[in-house]
Amino acid sequence: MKRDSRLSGVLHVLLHMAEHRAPMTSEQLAKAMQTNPVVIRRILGGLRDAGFVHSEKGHGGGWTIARDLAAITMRDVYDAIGRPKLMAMGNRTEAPGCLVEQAVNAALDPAFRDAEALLLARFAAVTLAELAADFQARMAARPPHIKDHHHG
Amino acid sequence: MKRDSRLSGVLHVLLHMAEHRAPMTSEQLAKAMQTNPVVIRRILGGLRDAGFVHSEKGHGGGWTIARDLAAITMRDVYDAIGRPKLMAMGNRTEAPGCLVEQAVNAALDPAFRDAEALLLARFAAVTLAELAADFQARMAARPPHIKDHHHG
DNA sequence: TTTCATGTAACTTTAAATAGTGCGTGATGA
DNA sequence: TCATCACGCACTATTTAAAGTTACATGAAA
Repeated sequence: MKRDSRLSGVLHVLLHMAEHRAPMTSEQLAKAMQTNPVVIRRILGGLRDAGFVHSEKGHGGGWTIARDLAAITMRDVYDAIGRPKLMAMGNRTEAPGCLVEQAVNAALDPAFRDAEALLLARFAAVTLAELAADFQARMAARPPHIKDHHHG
Repeated sequence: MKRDSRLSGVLHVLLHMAEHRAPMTSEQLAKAMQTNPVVIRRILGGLRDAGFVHSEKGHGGGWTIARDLAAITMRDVYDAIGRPKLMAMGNRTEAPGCLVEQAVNAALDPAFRDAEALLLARFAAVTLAELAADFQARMAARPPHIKDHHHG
């Protein structure tokens, strides 16, 4: 299994956009994330459709955040990127005819459902504004001669 | 990402063994699970090392359960198969230098940790004896003219 | 009208789980 | 003894989904 890092990735991108108070191009964001511009456009596509970010073509174009950061939760972002799977395990077969399988699924399913519900509730409890504030705090805690937060 | 179904699978196998009160060969179990005998041996290997099942070579050999079903929890089984990943998502990078990434990870990590803890607690609360009882209840609830629970 | 930037589709690459093959080892029993 | 059975293990192959890449169309700005 390759681990899905879209949620982590898009949150990262959004915070970078929030720092940079002007439109950022896919290329700039891709450089910061060490990935490909198309990956950025894909990942931000869902957020555009959901109205969280805005994109502009042509000169001076790029991506901007379309809402107050305090009005966007991690849950919103998760939903906007298409609610990817949260759990790494699943049932061997859905809708099994085998009664043994049914008994196993009946034991596992509610546990997974509750864990997912917990996770989503946690996501809903954190806004991007809080993430940005945490980032600012980390900046402030840094040795004073370091002036920026660029990547290697 | 391919979804891990080892836990579901091994629970299934164990219940089948519990039903059948004589050694079952990898081949028999593989037929019931519609998979390959080697897959069964692999999946049961960890449980043998943990002392939950016993394997015997040669004529009349095969797999047997080595403990009281009431003394084995789903958590024990999860541990015995090597504690596979529970969460389908991860951080883009561990140990990031980027402060933005650090802020994102700091928000996501505790949520994932808590969800995993919840899941493991749920696993620990269910014994194989309970699963077997649930299976028996399902058998009893079936139309009476159906005499076995074999697979297609 | 040239340049820049997104939008999107198609394709390739990569990582991880799962499946399968072949052969070695040990136990049974004729 | 020796043929057969069943597990043990190393190795390879397949499959699936994410991530990356290429190519080109569209539309905005200079």
